[in-house]
Amino acid sequence: MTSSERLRDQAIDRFWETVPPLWNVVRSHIRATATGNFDITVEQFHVLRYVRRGKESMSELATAKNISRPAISQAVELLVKKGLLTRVQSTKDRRYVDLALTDAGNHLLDTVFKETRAWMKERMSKLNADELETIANGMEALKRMLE
Amino acid sequence: MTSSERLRDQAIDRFWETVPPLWNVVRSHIRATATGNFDITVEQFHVLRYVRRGKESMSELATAKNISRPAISQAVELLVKKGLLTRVQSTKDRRYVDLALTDAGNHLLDTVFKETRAWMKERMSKLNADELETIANGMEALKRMLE
DNA sequence: TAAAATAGTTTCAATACTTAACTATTAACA
DNA sequence: TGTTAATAGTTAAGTATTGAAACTATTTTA
Repeated sequence: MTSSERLRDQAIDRFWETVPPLWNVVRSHIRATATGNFDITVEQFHVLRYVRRGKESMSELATAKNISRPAISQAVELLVKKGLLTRVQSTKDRRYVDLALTDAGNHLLDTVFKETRAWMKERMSKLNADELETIANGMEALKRMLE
Repeated sequence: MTSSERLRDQAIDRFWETVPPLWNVVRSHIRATATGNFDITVEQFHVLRYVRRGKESMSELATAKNISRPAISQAVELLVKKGLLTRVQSTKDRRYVDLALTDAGNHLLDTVFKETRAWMKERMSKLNADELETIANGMEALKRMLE
């Protein structure tokens, strides 16, 4: 086994020790915030999040979230009913649907983000500057895996 | 805003840019592997994974996964029916249930892990040694957030 | 020993997700 | 240009996920 292979194995091990439990904790925090203050689930929160980040058609959303188009279609349906998203046929290509956040949707995202950010900050308060930089750099490198 | 606060904000931003999309990709890979080769969902895979890592009672599992006990109870029920887990009343304290992987369960996990590891390795092949170390260190630091 | 706490299950209702089959619209091409 | 193929999205049907509330069984506590 080469040194590079060993490093790769190590990175993968650390990934599996860290990301799933961390993601579970984040999910559960968002669940508490989003279902407590608003009538919305974690998955619905993520859909709104992607729309704000510029994923404006159903297929784009489905690809970004790595789930099927029917799944997105149904999630969006619920969010439209809740008054958090608008869904209008595109004028350029009428096969497409343009998604946009309503004021209520924007406000919800603002609130949940603010809350979640405060919570993460509090959790990160025990880390020093070096560790914070290490995290940011690690995330940068990990992101390159996705390209 | 202090320098430390800026670093914290940066770490949080990178986290949100990286982890959710990455986790979506991993989920979708596991979905393909686990539902393709075996009749099992992503969540069920994670339950098996936690049992192998030593979470042997229902409550431990629920806490580790940050979901409710009924949710775990039902997930385990399905896995027992599929012959991947055994569930026996503990002799020490009969309120508890001891969970264990069956041979089939172990084999399934081995296969899915092997496959997923190979897939991650392939994805990481574009990264150099420095980047791999950066990832491992970043994960270590992130993990300290959870303590 | 009675009351409280703990571990787990059942039931119910709402979501989340997939595959298959469908409609509507646009692109390709002979 | 008219037919076919491709693309975007929806609907339908079935299984899985999840939490709250109410329940049983067991152990601890006072």
